[in-house]
Amino acid sequence: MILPAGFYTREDVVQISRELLGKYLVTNFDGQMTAGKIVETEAYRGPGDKASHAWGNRRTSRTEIMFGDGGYAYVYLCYGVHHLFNIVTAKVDMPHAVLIRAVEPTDNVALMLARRHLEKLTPRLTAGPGSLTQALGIRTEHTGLSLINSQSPIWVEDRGEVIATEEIIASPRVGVQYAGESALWNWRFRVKGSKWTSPAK
DNA sequence: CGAATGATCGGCT
DNA sequence: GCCGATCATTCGA
Repeated sequence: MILPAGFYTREDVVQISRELLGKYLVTNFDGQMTAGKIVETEAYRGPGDKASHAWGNRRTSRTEIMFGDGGYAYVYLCYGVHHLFNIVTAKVDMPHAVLIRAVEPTDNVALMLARRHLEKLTPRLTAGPGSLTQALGIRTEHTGLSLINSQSPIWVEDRGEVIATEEIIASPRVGVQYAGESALWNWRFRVKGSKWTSPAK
């Protein structure tokens, strides 16, 4: 089933990040469906989190979507090259978000390989936030899309899998050294033993 | 293996 | 002008 609005509008973005593991991120552009199982996420908790784009309630045209209701896509360009996909959570004026860092390719792997210009199946296909967006065809122009609307080309499905608490590894987030003590919070989550996460440090 | 580097856009100082 | 929630490639040990 497609995750309902109520899944996203809850307050605890860290808990939502954990629960997203084992769910399926699905895209459907031009009648071509691709999907992968989410195996790595990071939580970004709005105003008090220096690593978040919404730190200190900073609003720009880029981050405005994070201040809306949960259940929308926030896609932004990183280093001028990579499209990073986030899911906005919580309610209006509470700018929480979950970064999807890695998925395990499951549906229409052939198209995902073609989008990445790869020949053979390798973890490089979808490991890392900039890689999975390319494999799934997600780009910055898709920011602001609803993940709940049945007409939307992007959504998240629950296919009945549950990742047990002891199967989840929590560690510090990546690439946020500048964020002071926020950088120490163990808000990066991944499925233990998965080959499909970005490389462990 | 690991370290260094280029790509190249938006938002801040 | 600088630097970032990154990745692919190159170069050297």
